[in-house]
Amino acid sequence: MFLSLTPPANEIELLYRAKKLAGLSLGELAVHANIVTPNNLKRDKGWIGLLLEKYLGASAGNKPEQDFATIGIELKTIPVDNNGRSLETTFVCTAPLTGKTGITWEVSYVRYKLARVLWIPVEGQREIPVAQRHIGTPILWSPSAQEALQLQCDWEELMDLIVLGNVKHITAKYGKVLQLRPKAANSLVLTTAIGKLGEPIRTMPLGFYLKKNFTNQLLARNFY
DNA sequence: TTTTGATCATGC
DNA sequence: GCATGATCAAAA
Repeated sequence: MFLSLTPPANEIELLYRAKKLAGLSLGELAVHANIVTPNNLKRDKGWIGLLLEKYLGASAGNKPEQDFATIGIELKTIPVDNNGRSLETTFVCTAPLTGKTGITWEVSYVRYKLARVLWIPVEGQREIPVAQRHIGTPILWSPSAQEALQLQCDWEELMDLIVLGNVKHITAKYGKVLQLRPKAANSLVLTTAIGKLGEPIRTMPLGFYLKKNFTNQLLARNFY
């Protein structure tokens, strides 16, 4: 039932597949895909994303590419409340902490990932059992001129911190719509970054996340 | 209640 | 270790 084993040929087909899933519950999808629905997402944080990938025919895997690379589209599921507002920030990609002196927004991975995104809202309130959470109407989105400018502005500020050796001072408070936060198995994980004197240092891996005010805007803008 | 920092699973 | 998929939960 609606399972797609091959990648969509174009974005029309992808959107068509996604629209067919709107209104269905995660439990129904899991049953038909022969997958067990977890009681909560504590130990299955990416479960919804992987389930939807399976239904839409994503290229899948852990390759550093868009989910639908051939048609240039990234898939993002986003947990929302009953007013359609996002409950969580959205992970974009890990942040490069070395070797990026001189990199520009135009060729950045954040821009590439967010160039075209299929957003699929899913009920995310913890009071609702995972199996009973419903899938919402998909939104095929590209940043507006204003959104692109907001992203670029934050990205440049954050990359400056990294490139100029201030990675140790980074907190989630930097950035208006984009932020840097830890992205690792736990707080003991270390990776290499650039120190104040340009020397290699060990620090926590970071990822770029879209703040809720940003995703809320795009969800609201496309609600009608 | 909201935000920031921490964490979980999986594949190679 | 780093990429994929994110949400949890302590702190503010």
